[in-house]
Amino acid sequence: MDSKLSHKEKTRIRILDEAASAIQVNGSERIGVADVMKRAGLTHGGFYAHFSSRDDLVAHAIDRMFRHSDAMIRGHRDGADPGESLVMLVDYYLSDEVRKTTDHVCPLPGLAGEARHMPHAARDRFNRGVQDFRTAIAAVLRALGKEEPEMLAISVLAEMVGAMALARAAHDDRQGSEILQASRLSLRQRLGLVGMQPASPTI
Amino acid sequence: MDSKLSHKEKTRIRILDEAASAIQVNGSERIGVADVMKRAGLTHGGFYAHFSSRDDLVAHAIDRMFRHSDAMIRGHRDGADPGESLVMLVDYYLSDEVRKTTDHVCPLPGLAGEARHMPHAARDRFNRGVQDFRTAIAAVLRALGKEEPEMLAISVLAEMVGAMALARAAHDDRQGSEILQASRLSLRQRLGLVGMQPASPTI
DNA sequence: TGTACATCAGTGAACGCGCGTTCACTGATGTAC
DNA sequence: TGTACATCAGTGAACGCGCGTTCACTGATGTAC
Repeated sequence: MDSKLSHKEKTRIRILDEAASAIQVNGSERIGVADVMKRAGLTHGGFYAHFSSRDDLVAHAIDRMFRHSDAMIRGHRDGADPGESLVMLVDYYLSDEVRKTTDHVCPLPGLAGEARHMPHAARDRFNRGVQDFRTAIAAVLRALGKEEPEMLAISVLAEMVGAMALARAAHDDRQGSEILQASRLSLRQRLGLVGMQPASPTI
Repeated sequence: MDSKLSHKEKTRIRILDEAASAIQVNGSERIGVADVMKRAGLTHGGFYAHFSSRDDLVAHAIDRMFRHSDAMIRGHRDGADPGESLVMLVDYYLSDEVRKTTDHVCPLPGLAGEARHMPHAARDRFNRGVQDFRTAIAAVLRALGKEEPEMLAISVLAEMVGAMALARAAHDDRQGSEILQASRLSLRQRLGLVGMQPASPTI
């Protein structure tokens, strides 16, 4: 981490990270101030020195989730050519590993349904995350020479978000895995990337 | 309604319908016993004569949402041939009308993200809803002569669920509408149904 | 047909718990002289 | 270099509100004789 940060700034980031992982596990509506502070090794009384309210925390935590997931996604998209990049992105985003982890995960699948009920700031941040991701996918599709890349990007993003949400909803581990695999293959077929091998094969 | 139902049974159904629409609007975690009873024209004290707990209500309300949406979807799938049926289904499921309404709506887009946090019975019902819908789509795809209809059905379902979730999350009405339109067109293209007109055109 | 009693859906007050928020206080670190 | 004071992150008790749940009671409808 950046050692130029003050003690208080580091504490704030620790709280945000704990909040982000709690949201990933429990949803943005089920996290509690006292619980998050306890996870960060603090007592709840000090919370309001860092955030103005619980809603404020949620908005900033969602921002942090997007930043982390952007970094992760960017790291898995650096293929030699656009096709390889896209395969890597899809295979990473829809991997069993991501399905099960709670750290640095894209908030779209877990929170799309409850975005409507979020406090205003959090919802705004959420929608910016959707637009950014969509734009990034469209850029790769354009580089691939696809027609109407903006429109196709929406379709691809929707399938990835829906597939991960349904896979996580499944109580059966095998079912969840099957949903992801089916979606990965379908995306590859419809994007004309069937022969491509991902750089880091998933099992 | 069925007039053979007793007074108490009718009351129970009224409570369930109010709970279902409240869940559609606010999510399954934000509905309250007193509020639902009030909407049904009752006081909260009588609640436990109908349901054993709040969790019990949520599970039954989600069941009811699936039943209603199944009926709606079935009603919009009766095309002359499989291709027409599929176009009708997609165009209805991803219509602006459905995006905005709260009545008799498929619970998948709104609740997929929070299924993991649901009480056990509700989550079970949710997953059964996913399987049923998937099977229904696969049947139409098989009738269309598609290869691997079960796998493709997952992909189609994931895109529909994701597109509607993202469209509802958008704060901007135009954006929400654009997401749905892009997904409808993409689905038609990739399923080879481009020329088809829906029987009940949207707008 | 009328009276007495049982059944039962629904009422509304009350309880208890969790949780967001406030606030007086503590203890450590930094600054002035 | 040492002492006095200021700053500030964090503590923990307390408050108030919302909400799920309980329960004694009411009033209407149905049944027995």
